[in-house]
Amino acid sequence: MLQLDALTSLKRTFRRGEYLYRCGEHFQSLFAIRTGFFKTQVLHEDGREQVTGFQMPGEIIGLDAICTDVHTCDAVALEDSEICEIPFDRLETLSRELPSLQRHLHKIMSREIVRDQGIMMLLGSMRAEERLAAFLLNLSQRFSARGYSPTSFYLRMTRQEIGSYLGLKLETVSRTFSHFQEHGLLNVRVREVEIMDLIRLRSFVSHT
Amino acid sequence: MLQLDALTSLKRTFRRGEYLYRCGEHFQSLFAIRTGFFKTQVLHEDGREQVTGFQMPGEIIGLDAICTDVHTCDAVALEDSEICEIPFDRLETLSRELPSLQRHLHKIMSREIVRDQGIMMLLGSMRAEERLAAFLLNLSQRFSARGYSPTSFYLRMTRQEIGSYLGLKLETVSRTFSHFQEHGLLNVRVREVEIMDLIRLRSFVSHT
DNA sequence: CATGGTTTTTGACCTATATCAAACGTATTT
DNA sequence: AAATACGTTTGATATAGGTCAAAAACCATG
Repeated sequence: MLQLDALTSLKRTFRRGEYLYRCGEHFQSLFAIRTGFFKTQVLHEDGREQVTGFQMPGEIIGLDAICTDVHTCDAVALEDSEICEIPFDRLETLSRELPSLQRHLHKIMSREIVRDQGIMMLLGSMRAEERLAAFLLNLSQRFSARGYSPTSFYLRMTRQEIGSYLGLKLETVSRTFSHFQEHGLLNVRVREVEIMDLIRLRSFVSHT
Repeated sequence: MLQLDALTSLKRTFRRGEYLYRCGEHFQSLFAIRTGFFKTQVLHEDGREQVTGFQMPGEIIGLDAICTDVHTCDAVALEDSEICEIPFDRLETLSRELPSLQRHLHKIMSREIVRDQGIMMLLGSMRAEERLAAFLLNLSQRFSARGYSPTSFYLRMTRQEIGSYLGLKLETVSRTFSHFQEHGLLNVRVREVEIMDLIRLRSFVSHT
């Protein structure tokens, strides 16, 4: 594990709005987020954007670029952030020597595939309220896993970015927040979210 | 590469409708499709299904299960098919000795992530006509890569399965096929598709 | 701390797709 | 070959979410 540390010794900081990488750039390294918050997005030629994910500390970014050695999306800092660069060829070399590292890498890639499946499910067969509930519960769970409150957090992204991620227009996102608030499920003050009724919010997404 | 052959020596056949694996089953092997056609799907507890992909010969299935050692979706044969089983722990062992195999595995996993990004884009920000056009062009490209006609092929899946994959109802899929036919873009006779105007179909999905 | 720009909320109205329903085709079984 | 089940097409109607617009809240900057 010392060797792994050596691998990830290159650190860099990004100001809010800065690009970690852009679609089309040559791929060399994965990036581990140490602090901060990122989004990844794909841009259509006609200007439409699709946010493909929001990443927080401990998560790995850039896996999509392995297959062609070219980044297939943009990664943008949503707040001032710090990342570790992981040169991919060195990671591959090292993982040939460390089976546990190899296994770990495979699990990370597989987890990304499972995450994407979840988003397909969300975009393909959920209604607006279910999508937003699923989104908030996912954030809640990830904040919680990092030692933060599962019920009270600050949204780093705009309504338009949430909408793009969820396949909804920003107005629909805003209205759905308002509905949830009216029904006592949560309190929202713009970017500040407090979940009042986790149970009921959960029943929204998987209404058995 | 001889060693790889030894790895994939376990072959099995499946009749149409049979399950290669089911959600929740223990994961041990990846599967390479030799002949035939599969779909993968996730089922909600409330009965809604989401088709997450259609797989054809040469493609690898089961990558989602690596992260938890449990399959997270069903894989169902859409026609009589033959697959190669690839025991995953042996694949990992072998890929530690063969850097080119290691690289190949990583590229395959990454390609799956990129594929999923494309579906997110499709589900999140395209209209019905664009979705179906993108779907048909994707099939066209994949048939073509396997030496079959890019313009004339047989659909192995039902309208309902296409709809589930594209986040549309089967009636919408059917109507959109009819529209395309009325506009001279293609001829459809139920499962038999003939693309008459590839160029115009392309301009549908990436209308610059 | 005033200013200009962005983001969010809310309302009124519209449209793409869903829903419901019926007829029709196509496969499978007997 | 008839019977039955399943998949597809098409029409009429409903609705969730999109669009357009304006006001309000927020926030960065000089």
